[in-house]
Amino acid sequence: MLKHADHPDHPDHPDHPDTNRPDNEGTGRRAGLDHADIIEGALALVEAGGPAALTMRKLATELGVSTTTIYWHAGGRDDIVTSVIKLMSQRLAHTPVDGTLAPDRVMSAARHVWESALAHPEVTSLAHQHRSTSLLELDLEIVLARELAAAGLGGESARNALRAILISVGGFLVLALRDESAINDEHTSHALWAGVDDPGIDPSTIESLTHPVDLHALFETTVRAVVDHYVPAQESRS
Amino acid sequence: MLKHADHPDHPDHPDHPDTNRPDNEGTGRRAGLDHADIIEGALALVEAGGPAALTMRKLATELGVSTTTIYWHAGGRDDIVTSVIKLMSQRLAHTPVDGTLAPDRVMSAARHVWESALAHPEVTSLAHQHRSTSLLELDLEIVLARELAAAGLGGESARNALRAILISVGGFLVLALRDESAINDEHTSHALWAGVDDPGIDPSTIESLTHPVDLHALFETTVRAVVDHYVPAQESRS
DNA sequence: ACCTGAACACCGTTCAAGT
DNA sequence: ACCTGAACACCGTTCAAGT
Repeated sequence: MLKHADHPDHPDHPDHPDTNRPDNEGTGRRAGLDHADIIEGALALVEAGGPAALTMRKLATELGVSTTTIYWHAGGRDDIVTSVIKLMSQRLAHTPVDGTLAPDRVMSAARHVWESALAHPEVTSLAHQHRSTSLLELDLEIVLARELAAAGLGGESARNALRAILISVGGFLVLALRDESAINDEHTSHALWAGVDDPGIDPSTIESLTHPVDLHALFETTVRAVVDHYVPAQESRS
Repeated sequence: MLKHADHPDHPDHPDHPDTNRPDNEGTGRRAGLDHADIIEGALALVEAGGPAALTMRKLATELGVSTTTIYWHAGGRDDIVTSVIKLMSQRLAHTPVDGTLAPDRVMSAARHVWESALAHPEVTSLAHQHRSTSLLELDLEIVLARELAAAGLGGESARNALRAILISVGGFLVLALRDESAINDEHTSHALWAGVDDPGIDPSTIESLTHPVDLHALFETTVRAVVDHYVPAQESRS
């Protein structure tokens, strides 16, 4: 599938992106383009204009290079997207978890996933479209798993707790990112409820549903409910 | 493929699609194409090949018509997508809610959202891409709201419960639909965990995380936890 | 080893023109 | 009122060819 021959470097995950530029004056190189440069440029495009702005041609002109050069260095759009996500993944700050009780610490880890995604909405959308959110979040997932382990969960019960929590966070992210790009949306849920008239629902409730929710507050109580359901309340080590 | 006729304007929202057929033999018409025919054809394309298969040109050749005819009758791709979602929305069966206790009935309504989405994964994906899931689900949302009202919730507390439940269901749907089209995905969460080695997590837990979850079982317990957190446990009126 | 231009097979959308 | 072909401005990707 990937057929840009034998390229010596071209690493799968650039562990620390090379920012130093080895000077290649006098060699056959013309543009002196690096894999890392391309991914950085791609990331810039995404952060500036969303996933749709990441175009082979835009990226090429941005870098002052022809489209096909991109293919040689970094593969097709799919490969580039994967690399962008990996790059962002390692840039996600590993803020330490806080709290002393196990559920507090697990909640804190879950909040890290939520907040780091909100800090980079465009890349998160890109990852979501590319079906590789967990590639973006893996390090945060590991932090969460550690807290679950410290809380005394293991094996299947740890797995179920982890997945349930991440799925809940994911649900909130979908909505948060949808509202982010809400210039056009006239069929959001609260907009649609404005046209509802149902005898089984009292008017004050319908009125309430007409307004958007405070997502952050709802996140706290809902994800907390999920955490409390899966994580026993005794104290945690560490 | 039914040939309908005389659709004077192309309405923005066909509230109930005209199925009656005024005959127009002898007019200048060639194809006798109807708005409803187009939307039906679009729906067929989506269900057969997913959201990406819904293409103006494919739809046109499918209907034996030129691309521009589609525009005349039904507008651009965006309008067609909206119409497809509205069509599917009214086709979603209103299975009656069961259970006698309030949380059971609310849970049953939530399950309807989940199951009717799973029954039409491609259209659900389309709605999700188009950021109009709630357009697809509105009737099911109303059913859920009725049960919350019957459970004694109103105003903001009803709204919070409704949103929290729908967000949780949405999180599960994202994952379920992602796994649906999992021919390529080598960076799903459980695939990525195969490469993790962390001293803070015991090996049996990591091993567990290597395998996919039983989403249906996890749905039941997790959404139930959310429902129980928001819905008081006293009995509900019918 | 690195980079290019041209070309292919697609998109959505518009518009002058036909009947 | 209805339908068409041609054209525009985009896509991702491939490939022979240059240095």
